[in-house]
Amino acid sequence: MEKRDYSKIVRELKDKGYTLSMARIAILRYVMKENAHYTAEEIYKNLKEEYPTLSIATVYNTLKLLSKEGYLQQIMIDPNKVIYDSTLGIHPHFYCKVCGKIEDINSDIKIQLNKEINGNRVEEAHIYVYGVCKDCLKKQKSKRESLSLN
Amino acid sequence: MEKRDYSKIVRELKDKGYTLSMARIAILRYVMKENAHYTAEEIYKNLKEEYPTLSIATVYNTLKLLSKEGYLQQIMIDPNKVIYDSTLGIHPHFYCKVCGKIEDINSDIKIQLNKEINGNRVEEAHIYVYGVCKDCLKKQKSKRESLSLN
DNA sequence: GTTTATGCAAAAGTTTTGCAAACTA
DNA sequence: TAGTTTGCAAAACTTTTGCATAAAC
Repeated sequence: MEKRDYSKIVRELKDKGYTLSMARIAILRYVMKENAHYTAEEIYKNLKEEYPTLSIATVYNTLKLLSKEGYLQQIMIDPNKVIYDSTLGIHPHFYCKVCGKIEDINSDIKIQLNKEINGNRVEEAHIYVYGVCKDCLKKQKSKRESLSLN
Repeated sequence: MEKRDYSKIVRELKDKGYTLSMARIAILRYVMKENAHYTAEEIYKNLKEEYPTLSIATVYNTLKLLSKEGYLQQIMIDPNKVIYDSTLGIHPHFYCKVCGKIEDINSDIKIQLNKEINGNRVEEAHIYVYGVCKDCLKKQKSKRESLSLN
């Protein structure tokens, strides 16, 4: 699991004319971790410990900026909550209905995406797969077994 | 464009022990139209005219019930808004970034869905395609043309 | 020194909840 | 009549906004 090169992103954002404030860099570093899937609230809570002056508005502003500039994708797998993912490109996401965990999927689902569908111009696509994750299946199984023993 | 057979659903819900109230039937009828993609708010506003005593809480309760029982699917293509779709089965949805319109897609995207991915049990999947719809493309085109004439 | 971003607090918007009253079977 | 569901109003949550202050370049 390699570390993401956010210094390149910092350079690019600078070139685009953005001010690289403390808050933005902190959020960028936090969010660029491999396989990270965070809500704005999670990012805020975690960074608030280290940067007590941080405000939730800044978190939302920065996440919007990073999404707009193509460094994050917004995952709308969970109603009423946007989750941010720094792994780019069309890749399916798995959502556990039991524990809410999100996982990137890299295989088994193949998608052919045309630039045009029914006369509409296609720009991006998201695939969301719902079910029960490995860990929750294990828990359910051991629960069933202990019940059948009694 | 055929009309949906909601009387069958009414029968099934009765068999499952649900009370078939006026409100539930009205919402069911409203939502079962072909190619309908409604938010709770839209359903509420439209039915409120005919049934002034209807409350938004009942709309949410009923939509949740119908989703749980498998008669509706929740489309989370738009952040902060759940859209309900009575067309079942895995079918991709197209979302126009310009006008917000949602369209069912029945072709061009093929999906192979396994019952198991990375050890996780798969139960359902959603495919969301984002872009600019036919109508908005047309508007943009005519706008560009009229500008280049001046 | 000028411009841009931040933080705060309030607002906006969607969805949920608790409970008495109304309705369904 | 017993058991559910409804409607209301308030609460809970997420996200956005406006504006004075602070930070970045």
